Amino acid sequence: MSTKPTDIDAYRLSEQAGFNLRRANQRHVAIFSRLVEGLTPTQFAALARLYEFGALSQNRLGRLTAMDSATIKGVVERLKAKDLVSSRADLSDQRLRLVELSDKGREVFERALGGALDARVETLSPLTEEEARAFEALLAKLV
Amino acid sequence: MSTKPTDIDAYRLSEQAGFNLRRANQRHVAIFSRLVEGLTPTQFAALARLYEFGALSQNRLGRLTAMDSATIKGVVERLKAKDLVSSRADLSDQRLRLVELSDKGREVFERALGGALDARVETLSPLTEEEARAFEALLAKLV
DNA sequence: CAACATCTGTTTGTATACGAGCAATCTCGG
DNA sequence: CCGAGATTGCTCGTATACAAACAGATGTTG
Repeated sequence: MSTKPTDIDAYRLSEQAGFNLRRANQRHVAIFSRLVEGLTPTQFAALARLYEFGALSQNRLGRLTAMDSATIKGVVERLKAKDLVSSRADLSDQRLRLVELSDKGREVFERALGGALDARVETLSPLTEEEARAFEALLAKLV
Repeated sequence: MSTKPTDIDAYRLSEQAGFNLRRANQRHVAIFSRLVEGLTPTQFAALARLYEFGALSQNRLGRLTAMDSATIKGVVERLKAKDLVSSRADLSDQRLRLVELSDKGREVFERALGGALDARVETLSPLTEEEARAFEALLAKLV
Protein backbone atom coordinates (compact mmCIF):
# COMPACT_ATOMS: atom_id res chain seq x y z
CA MET A 1 0.00 0.00 0.00
CA SER A 2 2.83 2.41 -0.86
CA THR A 3 2.18 5.88 -2.16
CA LYS A 4 2.84 6.15 -5.85
CA PRO A 5 4.34 9.28 -7.39
CA THR A 6 0.97 9.79 -9.11
CA ASP A 7 -0.69 10.35 -5.75
CA ILE A 8 1.85 13.00 -4.86
CA ASP A 9 1.48 14.76 -8.20
CA ALA A 10 -2.28 14.72 -7.73
CA TYR A 11 -2.07 16.18 -4.23
CA ARG A 12 -2.97 19.83 -4.10
CA LEU A 13 -3.41 21.09 -0.57
CA SER A 14 -5.65 23.94 -1.63
CA GLU A 15 -8.15 21.49 -3.06
CA GLN A 16 -8.34 19.32 0.02
CA ALA A 17 -11.72 19.41 1.72
CA GLY A 18 -10.10 19.26 5.15
CA PHE A 19 -7.87 22.24 4.54
CA ASN A 20 -10.74 24.28 3.16
CA LEU A 21 -13.03 23.27 6.01
CA ARG A 22 -10.44 24.63 8.39
CA ARG A 23 -10.11 27.86 6.42
CA ALA A 24 -13.86 28.31 6.07
CA ASN A 25 -14.21 27.88 9.79
CA GLN A 26 -11.44 30.40 10.46
CA ARG A 27 -13.19 32.85 8.18
CA HIS A 28 -16.52 32.39 9.92
CA VAL A 29 -14.97 32.89 13.35
CA ALA A 30 -13.37 36.13 12.14
CA ILE A 31 -16.66 37.40 10.72
CA PHE A 32 -18.55 36.41 13.85
CA SER A 33 -16.03 38.15 16.08
CA ARG A 34 -16.42 41.33 14.08
CA LEU A 35 -20.22 41.28 14.13
CA VAL A 36 -20.85 40.04 17.66
CA GLU A 37 -19.25 42.05 20.42
CA GLY A 38 -17.94 40.24 23.46
CA LEU A 39 -18.96 36.66 22.62
CA THR A 40 -17.08 33.96 20.77
CA PRO A 41 -19.03 31.58 18.51
CA THR A 42 -18.74 28.80 21.07
CA GLN A 43 -19.85 31.01 23.93
CA PHE A 44 -22.79 32.16 21.84
CA ALA A 45 -23.66 28.56 21.02
CA ALA A 46 -23.72 27.70 24.71
CA LEU A 47 -26.01 30.64 25.47
CA ALA A 48 -28.27 29.63 22.57
CA ARG A 49 -28.69 26.12 23.96
CA LEU A 50 -29.40 27.38 27.45
CA TYR A 51 -31.88 29.86 26.01
CA GLU A 52 -33.61 27.06 24.16
CA PHE A 53 -33.50 24.32 26.80
CA GLY A 54 -33.25 26.10 30.14
CA ALA A 55 -30.99 24.66 32.85
CA LEU A 56 -28.70 21.88 31.65
CA SER A 57 -25.96 19.82 33.23
CA GLN A 58 -22.52 20.94 32.14
CA ASN A 59 -21.76 17.77 30.19
CA ARG A 60 -25.13 17.78 28.47
CA LEU A 61 -24.61 21.39 27.48
CA GLY A 62 -21.27 20.31 26.09
CA ARG A 63 -22.84 17.56 24.00
CA LEU A 64 -25.48 19.94 22.66
CA THR A 65 -22.77 22.40 21.62
CA ALA A 66 -20.23 19.82 20.38
CA MET A 67 -17.65 20.38 23.11
CA ASP A 68 -16.03 17.73 25.25
CA SER A 69 -16.10 18.00 29.03
CA ALA A 70 -12.73 19.72 29.27
CA THR A 71 -13.70 22.35 26.71
CA ILE A 72 -17.18 23.11 28.00
CA LYS A 73 -15.76 23.57 31.47
CA GLY A 74 -13.61 26.48 30.27
CA VAL A 75 -16.47 28.00 28.29
CA VAL A 76 -18.85 27.87 31.27
CA GLU A 77 -16.11 29.29 33.48
CA ARG A 78 -15.70 32.31 31.20
CA LEU A 79 -19.46 32.80 30.88
CA LYS A 80 -19.72 32.74 34.66
CA ALA A 81 -16.93 35.30 34.92
CA LYS A 82 -19.06 37.57 32.71
CA ASP A 83 -22.17 36.85 34.83
CA LEU A 84 -24.02 35.43 31.84
CA VAL A 85 -24.70 32.06 33.45
CA SER A 86 -24.86 30.60 36.94
CA SER A 87 -24.36 27.03 38.06
CA ARG A 88 -25.64 25.04 40.99
CA ALA A 89 -25.70 21.46 42.16
CA ASP A 90 -28.58 19.21 41.16
CA LEU A 91 -30.26 18.01 44.32
CA SER A 92 -31.37 14.67 42.92
CA ASP A 93 -28.03 13.80 41.34
CA GLN A 94 -24.99 15.05 43.18
CA ARG A 95 -22.76 14.53 40.16
CA LEU A 96 -24.50 17.17 38.07
CA ARG A 97 -23.81 20.86 37.94
CA LEU A 98 -26.82 22.59 36.44
CA VAL A 99 -25.91 25.58 34.30
CA GLU A 100 -28.50 28.26 33.68
CA LEU A 101 -28.75 31.62 31.92
CA SER A 102 -28.78 34.68 34.14
CA ASP A 103 -31.06 37.62 33.32
CA LYS A 104 -28.01 39.37 31.93
CA GLY A 105 -27.14 36.29 29.89
CA ARG A 106 -30.62 36.19 28.40
CA GLU A 107 -30.38 39.86 27.53
CA VAL A 108 -26.89 39.54 26.03
CA PHE A 109 -28.00 36.57 23.96
CA GLU A 110 -31.02 38.44 22.59
CA ARG A 111 -28.89 41.42 21.68
CA ALA A 112 -26.22 39.23 20.05
CA LEU A 113 -28.69 37.26 17.97
CA GLY A 114 -28.94 39.77 15.13
CA GLY A 115 -25.16 39.86 14.71
CA ALA A 116 -25.01 36.08 14.72
CA LEU A 117 -27.57 35.89 11.93
CA ASP A 118 -25.65 38.56 10.01
CA ALA A 119 -22.46 36.54 10.46
CA ARG A 120 -24.09 33.56 8.84
CA VAL A 121 -25.19 35.68 5.89
CA GLU A 122 -21.79 37.26 5.45
CA THR A 123 -20.02 33.91 5.74
CA LEU A 124 -22.15 32.56 2.92
CA SER A 125 -22.00 35.78 0.89
CA PRO A 126 -19.56 34.44 -1.75
CA LEU A 127 -22.36 32.07 -2.75
CA THR A 128 -25.65 32.78 -4.49
CA GLU A 129 -28.74 32.16 -2.38
CA GLU A 130 -29.33 28.88 -4.12
CA GLU A 131 -25.73 27.78 -3.64
CA ALA A 132 -25.87 28.79 0.02
CA ARG A 133 -28.95 26.64 0.57
CA ALA A 134 -27.27 23.71 -1.19
CA PHE A 135 -24.09 24.21 0.82
CA GLU A 136 -25.92 24.28 4.14
CA ALA A 137 -27.84 21.15 3.22
CA LEU A 138 -24.67 19.26 2.29
CA LEU A 139 -22.87 20.56 5.37
CA ALA A 140 -25.70 19.30 7.57
CA LYS A 141 -25.26 15.83 6.05
CA LEU A 142 -21.58 15.88 6.92
CA VAL A 143 -21.87 16.43 10.65
CA MET B 1 -32.45 47.40 15.21
CA SER B 2 -33.79 45.30 18.03
CA THR B 3 -34.19 41.58 17.76
CA LYS B 4 -37.80 40.58 17.35
CA PRO B 5 -39.19 37.43 18.93
CA THR B 6 -39.56 36.07 15.42
CA ASP B 7 -35.78 36.04 15.00
CA ILE B 8 -35.39 34.09 18.19
CA ASP B 9 -38.06 31.59 17.25
CA ALA B 10 -36.38 31.14 13.90
CA TYR B 11 -32.97 30.55 15.45
CA ARG B 12 -31.95 26.93 15.48
CA LEU B 13 -28.32 26.46 16.39
CA SER B 14 -28.06 23.12 14.63
CA GLU B 15 -28.98 24.74 11.35
CA GLN B 16 -26.39 27.51 11.59
CA ALA B 17 -23.69 27.23 8.96
CA GLY B 18 -21.07 28.44 11.42
CA PHE B 19 -21.89 25.80 14.00
CA ASN B 20 -21.87 23.06 11.40
CA LEU B 21 -18.64 24.30 9.86
CA ARG B 22 -17.05 23.96 13.26
CA ARG B 23 -18.48 20.47 13.73
CA ALA B 24 -17.48 19.33 10.26
CA ASN B 25 -13.97 20.54 10.91
CA GLN B 26 -13.87 18.72 14.25
CA ARG B 27 -15.02 15.57 12.52
CA HIS B 28 -12.36 15.86 9.84
CA VAL B 29 -9.60 16.42 12.40
CA ALA B 30 -10.74 13.31 14.28
CA ILE B 31 -10.74 11.21 11.10
CA PHE B 32 -7.36 12.56 10.04
CA SER B 33 -5.86 11.82 13.43
CA ARG B 34 -7.07 8.26 13.21
CA LEU B 35 -5.76 7.67 9.68
CA VAL B 36 -2.47 9.58 9.85
CA GLU B 37 -0.12 8.53 12.59
CA GLY B 38 1.99 11.18 14.29
CA LEU B 39 0.95 14.25 12.27
CA THR B 40 -1.83 16.74 12.86
CA PRO B 41 -3.67 18.18 9.84
CA THR B 42 -1.85 21.48 10.21
CA GLN B 43 1.53 19.82 10.54
CA PHE B 44 0.75 17.76 7.47
CA ALA B 45 -0.30 20.89 5.59
CA ALA B 46 3.02 22.55 6.41
CA LEU B 47 4.96 19.50 5.19
CA ALA B 48 2.86 19.46 2.00
CA ARG B 49 3.71 23.07 1.22
CA LEU B 50 7.40 22.53 1.88
CA TYR B 51 7.30 19.41 -0.28
CA GLU B 52 5.69 21.39 -3.07
CA PHE B 53 7.66 24.64 -2.83
CA GLY B 54 10.98 23.72 -1.22
CA ALA B 55 12.51 26.10 1.32
CA LEU B 56 10.16 28.87 2.47
CA SER B 57 10.39 31.66 4.99
CA GLN B 58 8.43 30.89 8.13
CA ASN B 59 5.84 33.61 7.57
CA ARG B 60 5.37 32.68 3.92
CA LEU B 61 4.84 29.08 4.94
CA GLY B 62 2.28 30.36 7.40
CA ARG B 63 0.41 32.25 4.71
CA LEU B 64 0.43 29.22 2.41
CA THR B 65 -1.04 27.06 5.19
CA ALA B 66 -3.46 29.68 6.57
CA MET B 67 -1.69 30.20 9.90
CA ASP B 68 -0.67 33.50 11.42
CA SER B 69 2.89 34.08 12.51
CA ALA B 70 2.31 33.04 16.10
CA THR B 71 0.65 29.78 15.07
CA ILE B 72 3.13 28.77 12.39
CA LYS B 73 5.96 29.36 14.84
CA GLY B 74 4.62 26.66 17.14
CA VAL B 75 3.97 24.28 14.27
CA VAL B 76 7.50 24.68 12.89
CA GLU B 77 8.88 24.27 16.40
CA ARG B 78 7.12 20.93 16.82
CA LEU B 79 8.14 19.76 13.35
CA LYS B 80 11.73 20.64 14.20
CA ALA B 81 11.47 18.71 17.45
CA LYS B 82 10.50 15.68 15.36
CA ASP B 83 13.40 16.34 12.93
CA LEU B 84 10.99 16.70 10.01
CA VAL B 85 12.17 20.20 9.07
CA SER B 86 15.23 22.36 9.59
CA SER B 87 15.51 26.13 9.57
CA ARG B 88 18.34 28.52 8.77
CA ALA B 89 18.87 32.21 8.23
CA ASP B 90 18.50 33.64 4.73
CA LEU B 91 21.80 35.28 3.76
CA SER B 92 20.33 37.95 1.52
CA ASP B 93 17.59 38.98 3.96
CA GLN B 94 18.52 38.74 7.60
CA ARG B 95 14.90 38.90 8.69
CA LEU B 96 13.96 35.57 7.14
CA ARG B 97 14.20 32.11 8.61
CA LEU B 98 14.10 29.61 5.78
CA VAL B 99 12.30 26.40 6.71
CA GLU B 100 13.02 23.25 4.73
CA LEU B 101 12.01 19.59 4.75
CA SER B 102 14.59 17.15 6.08
CA ASP B 103 15.06 13.78 4.41
CA LYS B 104 13.04 12.28 7.24
CA GLY B 105 10.38 14.93 6.73
CA ARG B 106 10.11 14.10 3.04
CA GLU B 107 9.82 10.43 3.85
CA VAL B 108 7.22 10.97 6.57
CA PHE B 109 5.18 13.16 4.25
CA GLU B 110 5.21 10.56 1.49
CA ARG B 111 4.15 7.84 3.89
CA ALA B 112 1.38 10.01 5.36
CA LEU B 113 -0.04 11.01 2.01
CA GLY B 114 -2.17 7.93 1.54
CA GLY B 115 -3.80 8.36 4.92
CA ALA B 116 -4.48 12.03 4.22
CA LEU B 117 -6.24 11.15 0.98
CA ASP B 118 -8.23 8.47 2.80
CA ALA B 119 -9.21 11.03 5.44
CA ARG B 120 -10.66 13.24 2.75
CA VAL B 121 -12.69 10.35 1.37
CA GLU B 122 -13.96 9.30 4.77
CA THR B 123 -14.83 12.86 5.72
CA LEU B 124 -16.97 13.17 2.61
CA SER B 125 -18.38 9.65 2.89
CA PRO B 126 -21.86 10.73 4.08
CA LEU B 127 -22.26 12.32 0.65
CA THR B 128 -22.66 10.70 -2.74
CA GLU B 129 -19.79 11.27 -5.15
CA GLU B 130 -21.75 13.91 -6.95
CA GLU B 131 -22.66 15.67 -3.71
CA ALA B 132 -19.05 15.51 -2.55
CA ARG B 133 -17.87 17.20 -5.74
CA ALA B 134 -20.53 19.88 -5.37
CA PHE B 135 -19.65 20.39 -1.72
CA GLU B 136 -15.94 20.79 -2.41
CA ALA B 137 -16.66 23.26 -5.19
CA LEU B 138 -18.90 25.37 -2.95
CA LEU B 139 -16.42 25.14 -0.10
CA ALA B 140 -13.65 26.38 -2.36
CA LYS B 141 -15.75 29.43 -3.19
CA LEU B 142 -16.18 30.18 0.50
CA VAL B 143 -12.53 30.48 1.46
C1' DC C 1 20.90 60.02 2.98
C1' DA C 2 17.67 60.32 6.62
C1' DA C 3 12.85 59.78 8.09
C1' DC C 4 9.31 56.72 7.59
C1' DA C 5 6.83 52.71 6.57
C1' DT C 6 6.77 47.82 6.00
C1' DC C 7 7.94 43.16 6.88
C1' DT C 8 9.69 39.29 9.79
C1' DG C 9 9.81 36.70 13.61
C1' DT C 10 8.99 36.59 18.82
C1' DT C 11 6.43 36.86 23.07
C1' DT C 12 2.35 37.19 25.96
C1' DG C 13 -2.37 36.48 26.90
C1' DT C 14 -6.74 34.46 25.85
C1' DA C 15 -9.80 30.83 23.86
C1' DT C 16 -10.97 26.61 21.82
C1' DA C 17 -10.10 21.40 21.34
C1' DC C 18 -9.18 16.77 22.83
C1' DG C 19 -6.82 12.53 25.00
C1' DA C 20 -5.99 10.40 29.27
C1' DG C 21 -6.45 9.59 33.90
C1' DC C 22 -8.90 10.50 38.26
C1' DA C 23 -12.50 10.62 42.28
C1' DA C 24 -17.21 10.94 43.42
C1' DT C 25 -21.64 9.46 42.35
C1' DC C 26 -25.28 6.85 40.38
C1' DT C 27 -27.50 2.53 38.28
C1' DC C 28 -28.43 -1.93 37.85
C1' DG C 29 -27.94 -6.96 38.26
C1' DG C 30 -27.71 -10.57 41.28
C1' DC D 1 -27.91 -4.62 49.74
C1' DC D 2 -23.57 -4.86 47.29
C1' DG D 3 -20.35 -4.71 43.82
C1' DA D 4 -19.50 -3.91 38.65
C1' DG D 5 -20.02 -0.69 35.34
C1' DA D 6 -21.34 3.81 33.67
C1' DT D 7 -21.56 8.84 34.12
C1' DT D 8 -20.04 13.40 35.65
C1' DG D 9 -16.94 16.78 36.26
C1' DC D 10 -11.97 17.87 37.08
C1' DT D 11 -6.99 18.19 35.96
C1' DC D 12 -2.97 17.92 33.10
C1' DG D 13 -0.62 18.00 28.83
C1' DT D 14 -0.51 19.09 24.04
C1' DA D 15 -1.93 21.63 19.83
C1' DT D 16 -4.11 25.05 17.15
C1' DA D 17 -5.67 30.09 16.64
C1' DC D 18 -5.37 35.02 16.91
C1' DA D 19 -4.73 39.93 18.86
C1' DA D 20 -1.39 43.02 20.37
C1' DA D 21 2.95 44.76 21.26
C1' DC D 22 7.75 44.45 20.22
C1' DA D 23 12.74 44.65 18.06
C1' DG D 24 15.44 44.17 14.14
C1' DA D 25 16.02 44.34 9.15
C1' DT D 26 14.64 46.07 4.82
C1' DG D 27 12.35 49.46 1.51
C1' DT D 28 10.94 53.65 0.04
C1' DT D 29 10.61 58.37 -0.55
C1' DG D 30 11.34 63.18 -0.14
